[in-house]
Amino acid sequence: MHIGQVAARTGLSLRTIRHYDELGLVRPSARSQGGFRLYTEADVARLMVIRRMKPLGFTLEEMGELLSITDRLDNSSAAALETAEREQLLARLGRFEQATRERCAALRTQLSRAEEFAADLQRRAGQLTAGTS
Amino acid sequence: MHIGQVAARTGLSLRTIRHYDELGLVRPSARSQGGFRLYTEADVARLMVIRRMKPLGFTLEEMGELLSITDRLDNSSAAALETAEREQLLARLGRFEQATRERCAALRTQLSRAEEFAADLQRRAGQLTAGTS
DNA sequence: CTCTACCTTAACGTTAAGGTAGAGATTCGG
DNA sequence: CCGAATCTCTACCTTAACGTTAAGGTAGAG
Repeated sequence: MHIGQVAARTGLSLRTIRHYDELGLVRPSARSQGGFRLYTEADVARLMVIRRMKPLGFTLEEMGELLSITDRLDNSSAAALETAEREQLLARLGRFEQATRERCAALRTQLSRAEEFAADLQRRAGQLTAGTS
Repeated sequence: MHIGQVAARTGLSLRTIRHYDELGLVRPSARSQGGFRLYTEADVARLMVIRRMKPLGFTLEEMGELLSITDRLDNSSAAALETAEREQLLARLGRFEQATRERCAALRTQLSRAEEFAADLQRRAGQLTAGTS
């Protein structure tokens, strides 16, 4: 799949997708002979992970780290992974999980503050408009 | 009030507060003879407005615009404000109100996506840990 | 005084992304 | 098979909103 269609499906801009490639965050699985980026469904799935994580305020570097952790846990056959490394990966995954929960909570407070602000604004606008009569 | 206390009360960094001063977004009401920024309660209130708006993704410029609109609507005596200008200000305020509602909605979808992501992560971590036994 | 905590400006760095230009690749109608 | 219309490429420039570091000035307690 070409980059344009990936952009349409993920809601990310072409520029952003190229940026993620440059950083090594989500590399296209292949290139056409002419040099066009070619993405697979799995690549799109990785982009969607990023899209969902982003509101939580993780840096691109952190998201790349998480992707590489899950890649290694999923794609290595269980036997091929030394116990020590597996433990370490699971520990890091756990820290991500905790951070995610914390940031979700932070996002909820932000949202409620924002809604409070929206309500204030609406009330004030209403008052001022009413005063016009 | 000095900048440090303002930072403590608003939860903004010193750098951020100075940045807002540099941009003319929230100017300290005075300076000490030695040059320290001196903030009033009203200044802090302005900073809190920004703090609440920020999660909605408004630019600092837009927030400055909103602050100046409400300032003019509040601080000018009703008579001193020409009807035409007042109309214009109210119209702009209305656009802000609409944008705020839209962005609140967007924030809610982002939050739900993030929570979905958090749930996924938790489920996957649980599975992997269980496999360890 | 002098010490300490707090404050100042100035300048450069960072992160994440958008803009632009000019060249090359693909594709589609004829 | 060919030319036009799209699409994509790389490379570089720009922006927003701060963070960081350096080098120092200030307020007030002792």
